[in-house]
Amino acid sequence: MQSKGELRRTKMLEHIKQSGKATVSELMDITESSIATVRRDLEALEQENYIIRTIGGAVYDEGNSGSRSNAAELAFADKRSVSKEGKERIAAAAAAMVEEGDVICLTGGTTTFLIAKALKAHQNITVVTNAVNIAAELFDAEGVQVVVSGGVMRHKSYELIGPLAESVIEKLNITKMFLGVDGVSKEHGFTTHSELEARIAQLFIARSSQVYAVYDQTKLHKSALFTIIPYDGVTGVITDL
Amino acid sequence: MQSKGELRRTKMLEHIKQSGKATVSELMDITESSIATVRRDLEALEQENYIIRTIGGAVYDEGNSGSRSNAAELAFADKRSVSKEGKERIAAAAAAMVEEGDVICLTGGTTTFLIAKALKAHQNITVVTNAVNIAAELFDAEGVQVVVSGGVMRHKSYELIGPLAESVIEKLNITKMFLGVDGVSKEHGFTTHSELEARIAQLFIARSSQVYAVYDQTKLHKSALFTIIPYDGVTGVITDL
DNA sequence: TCATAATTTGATCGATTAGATCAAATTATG
DNA sequence: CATAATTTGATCTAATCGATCAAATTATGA
Repeated sequence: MQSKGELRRTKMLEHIKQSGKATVSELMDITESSIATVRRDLEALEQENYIIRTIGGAVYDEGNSGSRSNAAELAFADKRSVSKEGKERIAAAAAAMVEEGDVICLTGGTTTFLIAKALKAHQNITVVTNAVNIAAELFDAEGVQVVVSGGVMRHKSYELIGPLAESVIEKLNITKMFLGVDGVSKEHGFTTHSELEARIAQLFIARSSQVYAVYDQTKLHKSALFTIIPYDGVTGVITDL
Repeated sequence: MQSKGELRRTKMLEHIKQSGKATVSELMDITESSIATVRRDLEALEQENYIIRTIGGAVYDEGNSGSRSNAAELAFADKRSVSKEGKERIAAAAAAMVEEGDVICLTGGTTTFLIAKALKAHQNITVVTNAVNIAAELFDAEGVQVVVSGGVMRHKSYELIGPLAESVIEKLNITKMFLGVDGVSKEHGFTTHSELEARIAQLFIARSSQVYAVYDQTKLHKSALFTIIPYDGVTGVITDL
């Protein structure tokens, strides 16, 4: 069944879709609710990529129905209503562990991408990554030196792999690594679907003083094909509840 | 001729179009102007239906490519589409030169970015680049293998530079290179503002069988500080008019 | 070339909007 | 029906926006 809140958000979305846009006060009238509720609903709808919030309201986001031109977001466009809040809390927690002078390593993935966003305001740190979308996201972060491993890009994952990447990684010294994974289990440890990505991750791990696995609850008690590192091989984990 | 303000707005629009969105502070950095000017420019661009202003910035408005309304807008729209058409014609011409099996090199820049877009439909080619935005753009081009030089990213230009990049480039063999430049003159050859980018470009050139300089007319008869290669050092040039 | 007018820019102000917090109200659950 | 969890709305603070005006820049014509 559809809850009261969902009903209200559906109503809002219908209106925004029909008119192309809507103001906050319009939506307050239509739904007969307070400004705070409308704002919360708009925030939720924006999170799920249905709308784009504007200054006094919102517009309908057409780009998301078919193909989106913005490459950086395309990978995540389909993941509507995936538990983003959890991931953002994880990202915030990871970012809070980063200190001035740190050399951070971020492998590819949605969670690590959010960590990168959370690190944009940091000063005097270095971020090493093999994911081009993470690098692109940090292009205007003045306080963050961005180092990219070279390599061949895996289609639709943004991750650089192969011997070129490996030869670069060997030269780096990393203080803290945040490892994104596809599966977590006591038995198989931290796992991923791609053998080549597993290999790159292992090389990064070998160059890192501390390694923290980051994952949300949807990954727990699952195993992907390739083990990156055993369960007790990491310095710690960062996850939600 | 294009006024200073128009130039700035074009620059903003290109950035917003490439990234899909932009924050006000990002645009302040890029254009090196005050928050008031950025807001005025965004207001103008929104009036002309190029963008939609959001809370701290703007997103590109895809919906409106077709119809525009009043005459004042048309003047600006025409200018833009002319200069842009020029770059797109250059990009199309470059893409037409690419054959199956080629290993293409693209340095950073707006024109080379457009070449990358034009290459997305190609089959069985390799694109080597030191620009992370070009790599990100090709993330879903199935027929294109993407190789990224590693290195340290220059803020606000997406280009990877430094010893790491150099050590990777040394290992590559490129059939055709498309060289984006900041200035072209008989006397100083092909030039760029950044010494480090010039150096990277020279290394790519050393590994390329053919080198084509790509530039639009705004670059002609100008010289930037650092010469990449003399005027007669390239295989050919691709330009408009 | 120079003086003047027109335009553009950037700083500062108040106004508006957004975000965070918390108690009250509502809804779900056993 | 009692309790816990969630949602809602009010209040406050912070961020962003829009308007104004003086300074700087650019265009214009003698």
